[in-house]
Amino acid sequence: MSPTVPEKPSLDGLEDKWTERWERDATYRFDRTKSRAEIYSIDTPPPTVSGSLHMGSVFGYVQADTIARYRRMRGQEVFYPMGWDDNGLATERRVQNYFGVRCDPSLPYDPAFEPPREPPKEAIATSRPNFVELCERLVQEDEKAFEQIWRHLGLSVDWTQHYTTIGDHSRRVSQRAFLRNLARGEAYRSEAPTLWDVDFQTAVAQAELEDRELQGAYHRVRFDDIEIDTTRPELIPACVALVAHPDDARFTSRFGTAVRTPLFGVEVPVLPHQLAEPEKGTGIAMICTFGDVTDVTWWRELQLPVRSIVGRDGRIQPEPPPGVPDGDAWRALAGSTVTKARRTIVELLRESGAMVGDPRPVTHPVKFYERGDRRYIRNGGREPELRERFLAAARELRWFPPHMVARYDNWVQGLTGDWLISRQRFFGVPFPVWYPIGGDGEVDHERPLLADESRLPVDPSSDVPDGYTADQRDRSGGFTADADVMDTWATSSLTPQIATHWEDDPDLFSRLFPMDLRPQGPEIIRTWLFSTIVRSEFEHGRLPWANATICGWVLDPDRKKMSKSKGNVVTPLPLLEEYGSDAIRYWAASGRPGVDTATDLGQMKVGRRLAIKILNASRFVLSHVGDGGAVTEPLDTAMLARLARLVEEATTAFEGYDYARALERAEAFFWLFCDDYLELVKGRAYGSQGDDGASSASSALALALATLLRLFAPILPFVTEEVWSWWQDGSVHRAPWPDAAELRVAAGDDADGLVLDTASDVLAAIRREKTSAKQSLRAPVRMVTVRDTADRLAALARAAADVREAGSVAELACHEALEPAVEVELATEVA
RNA sequence: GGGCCGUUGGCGCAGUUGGUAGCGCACUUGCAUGACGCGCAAGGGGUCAGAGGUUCGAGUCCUCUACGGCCCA
Repeated sequence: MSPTVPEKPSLDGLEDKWTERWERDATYRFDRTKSRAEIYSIDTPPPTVSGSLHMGSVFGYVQADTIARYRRMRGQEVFYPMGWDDNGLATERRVQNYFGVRCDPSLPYDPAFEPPREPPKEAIATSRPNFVELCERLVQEDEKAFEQIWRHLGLSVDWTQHYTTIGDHSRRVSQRAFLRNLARGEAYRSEAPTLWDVDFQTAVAQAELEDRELQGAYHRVRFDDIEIDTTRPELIPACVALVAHPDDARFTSRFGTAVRTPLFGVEVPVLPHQLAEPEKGTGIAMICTFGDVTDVTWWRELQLPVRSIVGRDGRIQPEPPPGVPDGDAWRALAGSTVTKARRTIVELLRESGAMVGDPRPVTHPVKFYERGDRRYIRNGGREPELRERFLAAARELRWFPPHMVARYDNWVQGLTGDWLISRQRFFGVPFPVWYPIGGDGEVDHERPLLADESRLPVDPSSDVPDGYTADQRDRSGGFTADADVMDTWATSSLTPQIATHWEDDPDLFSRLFPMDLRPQGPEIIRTWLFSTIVRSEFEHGRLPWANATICGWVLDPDRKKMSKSKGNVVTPLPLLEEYGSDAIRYWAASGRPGVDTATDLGQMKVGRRLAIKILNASRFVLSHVGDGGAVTEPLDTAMLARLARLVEEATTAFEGYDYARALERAEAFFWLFCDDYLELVKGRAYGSQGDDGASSASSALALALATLLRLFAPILPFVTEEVWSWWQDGSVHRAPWPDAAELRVAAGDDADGLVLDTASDVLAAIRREKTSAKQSLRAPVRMVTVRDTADRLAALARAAADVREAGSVAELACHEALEPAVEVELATEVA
């Protein structure tokens, strides 16, 4: 077909034009009739839709998209769904702030409830069903906005395959997988100290912990004659022992004796344990139930009593724990927040003389523990054999880059307990479980009533267990619902099963699972990647995917980690507006796999420039489309030989998930192609050397452009599609990936890349001379004398006419020599 | 304290089996050429974090140290 090239090509508007067109043509639609061998399936991270996108998301998703696009061009049928992770705490937090409400589960459902237009100062209490409705409403708005951005970015997702982690389908998969874990003994109930989030009133898992360094202070406090340093003096009434290292000579004589706590006078033993750090503080620490993870270890291993003082609301309980007198000191603390209690107790300690000196500031991690009846999924944290199985599984996975497996190993080896999946929250997947209530009104937790798989998903707070009626809820002889919901990861860990419609569509599942690729960020190796392997190993006895790519962090322009508290978060929308999607993608794809990358506006500018250059170079090439004759001129075949090598390099790079190398190589070639080859061939393409020369040039140019556009297509989908549409049918994104062998055939057997290299070298020398003489590049040259080896001179001779024309050279003389040199004599003397 | 990664011109980065240091941005100086001034050409600028080792030869391999990042304790 004859090309239709715009007079003044532009990047503006390409995003809207092509996203609309791709949607209309179903360019990225997955064809489920293909066989497993023909399919490439991707388990994309479902982004958390609470809040706004940041550059980190753009970065990782673009990198994964380049792989999807490459695979599609290789002829594979790409399954590339998108999910939204709307389930969980993040959404609740956002709903509370956005609407100004808080959930009170004791309230009845109000069908007419509407939140005020402006969030009020004092949060409005709403029933759980109302609260969940607000969550769903907000999440739907967020998801629409997110999808718009992803489309604008050019992610080649099949949007008909999208899912949400709170939707019916995900809830069914999640509840079914849980029931199977339960049946096989992989999930269980247990009562033990758990991490507790005071702000959100829920238990949390080890994987959710962040060691956020908080400002605190060491307070030196006297227990009889022993001084200890503590950052949490308010926990003194919760103290159950003092502990020092067994080898610490300062305290060996005190082991087995007892001291009394200040203010409360409770007798506590002095005990040895190897986890006590002699260098920390005074070398001897107080053990409280529970201040941190070490307290839990000490409490368990030294078999200490529980003396907890902080309630689930984060306040000191009204009544003192066993063994602590209900005296003035206690009454001064009871009911106050932990922070206020700390101030109070410091005052009291000062008055009593038990406080030594002033508090010394220190930063330290803060955690809080609570005791409760919870559900767990085994993860190897307590069973060495199971742990070994999960470690071995990860070794079977192909990691890109490979060293990322170390982060997984570190985490799994450091697990201290099983995975806690109970959450005392509202917007989540409920456990499909009820408990019978005996005639005595006691709930029987030992004989849970489980939902049948055929009924899933169920909500035990409104659905009724088999064999019961609704009016038996919460009655003697009746039943009661399990009030907890699952950890959001308990559902997110099943994205391979959710996306591939495990059990709901066995035919589809068999074509997609195990999946080919899991692309994700490094920060969720311990949560998402690990828990997904756990669930898949339990359910299917195999890995959920064959490959995992881990992208790097995005840093701010000063190479600092972006965080909301620092206020240095860069949002993508203004950048997408300013530079265009291809430019942003270029930046993301220049970040090498797994390498942390700065938000570099310069790199985006470069990307935009590359896209513009593609438009303009294409315009030139397409103005010379000829009769499709054979490529015969040595310069043209040389270029095609070099191009064939480029295709091989780019293909090898993409096969190894190295989109960045593929881009770098294609880009380097492209600039050479524009600066040297296009200049060398220009005159001949215009017909200066006759029809045959022009025909060879136009065929080579067309072949090169068709190849280069396809090499750039995975990275720069918009500009390549635009140019493709000027002269080709169909989408470049469904075009076959370039074939090096075909290019070699077109180049012919005697193609010699050296012809292009030597011609470029001489042209560069000519340009250098003209520039240093401050003359136009068009200035005529009287004579160029080239000294070089015989084979290089022979190569140059084959492109002599092109070199002379490109450099406006009257005479080109060649002499064999050991020392290569190029002498340029301008026609006009230097002024 | 442990693990992983990084340290190459002012800035951002390449450098695949060891063989005379590259790219882009920025900077300087030029250039209206029939794809492109959102362009083109050229130029200056680095003892490759430091020390030691292996080697004919190390940015590249080994050891240690320093600094930075991430994760864990």
